[in-house]
Amino acid sequence: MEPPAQPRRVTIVDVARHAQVSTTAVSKVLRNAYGASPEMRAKVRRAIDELGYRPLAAARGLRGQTYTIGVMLPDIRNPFFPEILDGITDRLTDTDYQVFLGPGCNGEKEEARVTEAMIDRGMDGIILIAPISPRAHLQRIASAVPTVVVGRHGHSPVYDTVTDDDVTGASLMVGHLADLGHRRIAHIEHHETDPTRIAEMPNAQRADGYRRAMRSLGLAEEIDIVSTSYTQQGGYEGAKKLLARPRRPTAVFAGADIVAMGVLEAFTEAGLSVPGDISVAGYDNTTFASFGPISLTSVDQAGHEIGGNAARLLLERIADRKKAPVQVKLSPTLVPRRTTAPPPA
Amino acid sequence: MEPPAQPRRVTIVDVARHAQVSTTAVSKVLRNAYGASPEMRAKVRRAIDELGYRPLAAARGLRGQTYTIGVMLPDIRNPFFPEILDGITDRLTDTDYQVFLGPGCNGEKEEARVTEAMIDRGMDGIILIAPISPRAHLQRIASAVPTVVVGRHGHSPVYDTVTDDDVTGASLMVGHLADLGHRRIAHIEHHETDPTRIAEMPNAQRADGYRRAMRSLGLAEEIDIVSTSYTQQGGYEGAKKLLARPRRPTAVFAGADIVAMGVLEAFTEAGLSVPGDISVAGYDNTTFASFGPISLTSVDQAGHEIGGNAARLLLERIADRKKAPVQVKLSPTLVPRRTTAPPPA
DNA sequence: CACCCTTTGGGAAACGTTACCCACGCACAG
DNA sequence: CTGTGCGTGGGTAACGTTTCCCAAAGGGTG
Repeated sequence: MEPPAQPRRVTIVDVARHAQVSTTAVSKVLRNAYGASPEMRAKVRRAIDELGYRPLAAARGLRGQTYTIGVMLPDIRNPFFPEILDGITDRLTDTDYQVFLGPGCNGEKEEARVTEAMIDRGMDGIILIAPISPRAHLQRIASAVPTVVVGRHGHSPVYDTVTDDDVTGASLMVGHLADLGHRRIAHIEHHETDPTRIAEMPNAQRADGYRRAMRSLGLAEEIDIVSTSYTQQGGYEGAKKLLARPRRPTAVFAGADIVAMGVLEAFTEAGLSVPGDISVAGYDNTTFASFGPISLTSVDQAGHEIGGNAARLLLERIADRKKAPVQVKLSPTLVPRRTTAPPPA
Repeated sequence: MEPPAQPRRVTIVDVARHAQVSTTAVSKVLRNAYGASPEMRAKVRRAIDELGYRPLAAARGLRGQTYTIGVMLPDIRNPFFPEILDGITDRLTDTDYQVFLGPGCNGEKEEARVTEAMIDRGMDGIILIAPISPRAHLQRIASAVPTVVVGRHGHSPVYDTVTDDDVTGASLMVGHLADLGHRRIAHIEHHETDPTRIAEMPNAQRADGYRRAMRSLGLAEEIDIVSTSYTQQGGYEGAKKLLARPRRPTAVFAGADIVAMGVLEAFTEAGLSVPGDISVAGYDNTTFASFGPISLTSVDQAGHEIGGNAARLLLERIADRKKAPVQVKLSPTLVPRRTTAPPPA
């Protein structure tokens, strides 16, 4: 009766014994901490390699750090988020940190569950992407662990933020459509009632940018907003409503690419040709938008840069939790494609 | 000088003191372990609620479990994977387990990094989705931690697998096209050289299913496979090659929806109408496929069920690491849409 | 030569939780 | 009345790592 037995994991003690030093010494080498001579470092590193030792993050977490960063994504299906994620992982690739994603957060309860789970696992920092939780909850999270909030305007003394200038983005698009000769430019927004969110969420900022741009172009009379939701279904319904208008708009600026997809579907169904009969534009420059046969005019948010900045700020905050919070605001760019053209004569 | 100080986290000791019991008792209640009377449970639970106590997963991991499950996704952009993920999280939603995703694994090195990170964090089990690592590496992972491999054929004594029957799926599609009257049905596959992968990866199985179905329909002469990659670019290039054939196929069966996207793009560019001039079909039934204006005929893999089964098997294996490995094979269904029609007369 | 500082190394106590085992009290059978 | 067994509860030693502190050795300064 001699089972091969679970080969016990090699620990810091094994390394110390093998290198003939103390565990303290090994720990110092692992963390590049002060108090280890070059010879000792070499000796320990050799032992680590020979034994194939890897520190157990869970145990490290009990005293120090877990070298783990959590990222919360509201919707994994939204093709814009992978861009941000790439920016984050690229920035972190040469550090000791490892990123994990908390999935499926499409409501306040789920967000709370995921963020709590991250805190309970001793993660060293977390990045929240477009969270919908109330501000107070975000502050509570941030006071427990270094936090960066992405894609939500309005700042706080306890967390850093990275946003894209949605007002400018919306202006770019309205300007583009106006340049093409459109006057009746409609907008489909995500319906929002909560006052904080109206001030902080990107969707509200886009609608606001649309309004401002229309006014500054002297098109205040033509402002026409439909409130649905940032989903394909929302776009479909919004388009239906716009089609029912006595004076149909000549261009529809959807607040997100996914919404524009629904709009395109409704227009296809109605037998309208895009952009011949009506122009359509989105926001986010997702894979959908760049896909040839669709070729949707959109606004690019530089997701990669957003993610990179978020990761950088988080590392800085982990290094110094007391540092003054920073707000990074990036500028979007217009990506004209084939769904926008001058209005029909 | 009296800073508000980081309010120290509530620990099991605090709960024990507040409820006037031992920490052992609290631990038993937390884990629903044997040896606690109903009164004691009630008392402890009340204390937990009053103090807002949440156990620290990192500390639990040192002795017992971390209640954490890791999921490795090869490509977060592939719209098929969220389906699987939903299946997993739905199955786990009422348990104490929390899922975290390891992002960005598009190579063997990255896969190794992510799986090691999961093991080092003491995760209780991991689900690998369509991993490309060599079989030996998968076995090493599985011997360190309960593992379920999804979307990879061929089984092992140390891990469970969940797959979809890709051979059947390909047959369904070929049958559908043949029923419409097509004979020159081409296939675009993901190029593969590694012999193990040829046997185990879904792409190879699909190509194999295509060949078999063609033969059994008496179309052996018409077998025509282009080897590129499962990307949009791969589909684009594959389509170009097929267009250059002396006798052009009347239908193209792409091994994945994303490939079919590239095919559609190439055909649009070439001025061909789909399905008037040529039929196109994909595989995976992604959001792309179901999107109205595209409406791609595809094969549905029941991603939700795949994920649910994977989670179930993992829980079973966590409960009993010695149990015999299980292979679950699910059946795909055909989803005919508007990109397939009878060949031109 | 005495003193102090710096460098190098290690011993031991945490960190928060669970697993193992033992003690107590009670009911029940012999 | 004495075991025996079960239901209940707790004491304590892990788990693997880091942090705090102290000791010894070496080198410079007065």
